[in-house]
This record gives sequence, structure tokens and C-alpha cells, in this order.
Amino acid sequence: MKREYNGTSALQKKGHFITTQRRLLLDLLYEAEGHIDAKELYRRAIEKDASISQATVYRSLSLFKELGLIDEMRLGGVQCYYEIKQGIDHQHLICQGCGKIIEIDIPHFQESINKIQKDHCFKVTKVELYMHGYCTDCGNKS
Amino acid sequence: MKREYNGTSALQKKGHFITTQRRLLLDLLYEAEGHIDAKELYRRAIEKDASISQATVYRSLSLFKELGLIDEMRLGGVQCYYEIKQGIDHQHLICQGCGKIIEIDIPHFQESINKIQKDHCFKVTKVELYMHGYCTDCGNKS
DNA sequence: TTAAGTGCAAAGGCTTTGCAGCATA
DNA sequence: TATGCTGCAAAGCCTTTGCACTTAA
Repeated sequence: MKREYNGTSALQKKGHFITTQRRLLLDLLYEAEGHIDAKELYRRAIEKDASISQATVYRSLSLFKELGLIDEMRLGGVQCYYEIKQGIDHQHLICQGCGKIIEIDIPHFQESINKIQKDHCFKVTKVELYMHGYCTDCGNKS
Repeated sequence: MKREYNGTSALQKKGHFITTQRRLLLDLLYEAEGHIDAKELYRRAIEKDASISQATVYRSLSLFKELGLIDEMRLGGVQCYYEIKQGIDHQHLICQGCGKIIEIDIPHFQESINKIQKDHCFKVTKVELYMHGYCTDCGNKS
């Protein structure tokens, strides 16, 4: 699996061990194909390895984040959500009705960011844009 | 104080009591002139009213948020930050070096939001844009 | 007067951490 | 073999909640 290889090689490059737990968690993050929180990741992990601990899940997420393999985001609740870092940045529409998360690309968004960086002498490393509201289905209901 | 009046009248309109605690907390939120978290708000509150409880702080913040008096945001840490809702929306630059938060206005941002709403049939009620990175000072250091 | 609000303390949910044993390189 | 990693359990934070007392209207 090409994708898994990317993750594990990033671990190796920085001198981290490739453990069965980390390999499993990376696989699950790729399979998730989107946003997943630590609790759900742990739930899926113990299905494949009953002995894995929550501590390992949190420690791995923290490491993956540090290595830039995943993005962390807060979508309104208490907990964080994670997803494999994508080549192209995308932003989020969060439905307050059904909780659905819609990923969107915003045309020319990068240009706006570049302008902001210039105007404020600020070097942007990460952008998070969350738009809360109501999706088509939930909007029609009310 | 005109500003305080706004807050308390919003309470009254919806049939909520104006208590000394709520008045104090609204005052402190206005005085903060920016982002403040529940813990800091509580710290400032007990300086003026030693008997106020954390529960009241959290319950009041929750009420103010529901009434649309304040905005809640997550700036990277575990806890939430709050600020009096401003007439004009502004967005945030968050410095990863010194933790400074810079509020910015983005020209024509509302137009972009409108387009997104239209394109995705999504009714946006709240927009959060966080740009993490390094401010002028911290950018120069590295 | 009376429903709403408060303080207190305990509990809840998510995340982190210390430590002894285990596994990768 | 020697670090680094893991599992376990406990602790840490932030936030919420139950209950009896208090207070605004």
C-alpha cells in the first residue's frame, strides 16, 4: 500500500520506530478517508488489536501531527478530529442540524491567504476555516 | 455604560434574570476587549466577587452564547475562548511563537461566503477562520 | 411568592503521564 | 543490547450536573 509507506517512511526518517501499533493506526487513518476522533480511532483499533491502549492512540496522534502526517481540527465539540494531511487544502462546512461535515475547496483561497500574509507580515503555516450552518436537507426541514 | 445595557437588555428580552453575577461577567467580557477563556474570566470575577463560582461562569457563558452576545472560539488549546460579539466579523491570526492573537478583517470575505452558500446550498450561520503561523517578531527570530 | 439562578462539590469526558515491562533497530 | 515504545492505571484539565439554598421579578 503506497499510502502506508509514506507514513512509515516519514517515521523512519526522523528516527522513530515503526511499531505494529503505529502501522495499524496509520492504516485506519487512511481508511477513514476523512475526519475521525481519537475515541473512534481507538474503537476501530481494538477491533484489530485488542491489546492496544488509548494512551498509544493519543501518543501516536501527537507524533503523527508533529511529523505533519495528519491535521488536527476542532469541529465544534470538545474533542479533536484528525485526518491524513491532504495535498490540497480543503475547508469545512459543518451542519448544525445533522452534524454532517462537508469538505470544500475554495477557488482562489490561497491567493487571499497570500495577500493576508503580505499585509500583516505574518507567515501562515496552517489555515482552518469552519463554516457552521445548515445543509440542504436540514435547511429545508426548518 | 451603554455596552452593558445592551447585554442586560438582551437578557431581559428573553425573560432571563439580570443577576449581579451576570452583570459582572458581562462587564468583564466587555473590559477584556478580546479573547478570554473561562478560567481567566473566573479569575477576574472572584477579584470583584469572591463568592462567585466556576459553575456560574460556565453557565453564564453558555447563556450568553445562546443569546448571541458572545462568540466562542477554539484557538488551538484545549479550552474555548470567548469575546463579545462584534458588529463586523473578524478573523484570527494565531502566532505559534508567542501566542499572540491578531484580529483581521478580510476584504470581500463576505462575498466569498455568499458564493460558497450558493454553490453548496448551505446556509452559513457562523464562520471561523484561523490562520496559524508566525508574526513579524517571531518570524524574524527564526 | 415562585420560578429561575447560584454555590458547592462531585462527576464526566477527553487527554496526558509515570512506571515497569516489551519490542524494534 | 539499548533506547524507544507500549499498556496500565492514575491523574490532570476543562466543563457539566444534582441538589439545596438564595434571589430577582
